[in-house]
Amino acid sequence: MLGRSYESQNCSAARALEIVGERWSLMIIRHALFRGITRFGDFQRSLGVARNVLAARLDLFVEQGLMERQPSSENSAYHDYVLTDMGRELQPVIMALTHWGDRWAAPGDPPVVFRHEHCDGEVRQQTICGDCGQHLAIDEVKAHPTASSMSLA
Amino acid sequence: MLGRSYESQNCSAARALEIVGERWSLMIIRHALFRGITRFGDFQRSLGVARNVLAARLDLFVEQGLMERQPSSENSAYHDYVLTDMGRELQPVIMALTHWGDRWAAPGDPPVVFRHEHCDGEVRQQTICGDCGQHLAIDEVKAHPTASSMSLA
DNA sequence: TCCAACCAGTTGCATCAAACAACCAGGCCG
DNA sequence: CGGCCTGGTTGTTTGATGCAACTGGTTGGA
Repeated sequence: MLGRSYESQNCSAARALEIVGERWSLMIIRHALFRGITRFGDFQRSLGVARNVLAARLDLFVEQGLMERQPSSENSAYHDYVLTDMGRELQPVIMALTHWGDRWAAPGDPPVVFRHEHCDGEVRQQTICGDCGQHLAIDEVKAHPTASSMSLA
Repeated sequence: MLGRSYESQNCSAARALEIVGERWSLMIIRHALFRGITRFGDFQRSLGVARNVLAARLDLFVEQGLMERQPSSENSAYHDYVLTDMGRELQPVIMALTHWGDRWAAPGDPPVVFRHEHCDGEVRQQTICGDCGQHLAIDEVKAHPTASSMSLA
């Protein structure tokens, strides 16, 4: 029996990847978040994703609570796939991935820049200590297992 | 001919996913970053990943510059897979994924908490406007295509 | 020096995921 | 009412993943 989850891993990143780690998942969320796409056909056209895969992903997103299926308008037979809070809160993940990609995977002018809606300033993500407020470099961050992670090997 | 990249997508998230989007990739990086694992066998045991997949991922990471293969010690035939800056800078992606997972995919006590090494404060990620310095909510961030994204459909 | 245990892969096969093209049923609008 | 649209589904092919066994080399102790 093939494993398709990360069930031996006791970390929330593994749990997250079980939901959004499959091919096209984050791209679909990205298009919903930043291009406002909600319709099946629009996702299909703008992403070039296979219809059976798109249908399966959207089903999973609805089932897991990242999206809701809503009628496109009153009495419409068609529906929109609308992000919930759970889905919208993937924004920092997509932004982090995009910033990394800007620097390392697609250097040169970035195709897309994230901006503050009201003043057009460029958006930054910062890693901060919650106690002393200091900006943290990569080497200053450590992962501490908590009590709840000790119950597994 | 089947497509296996996101080549129709002109965004850096797609480029990034072409490197780190395959199964186990981010988990391997996570173990390298936060558990300090460098040896093939240690990755294999702690992740439970298939050896052929692990070998393929590590090869790709070295080839793409995320890791370097270095002798484990002087005159050793074995080697360490050591993260480069390119690999280390995936930390914000993994932290964002883990924070999302803490809240939405594995609620309850998080198995791992990220802390500031020196003062043990909990690490936070913030989305800030580079101009006015304001903390930004999800709806205040917009993705703006740049000139370089207009050259494609 | 030899041998057991270790290391880092590789191989062949089975299973599953993704992609494709064709198709289907229902909705919509002129 | 018919043509075009929507949102899928289906069967097939191709590629990815996982498994167990295997290979060749390394290491260290007897």
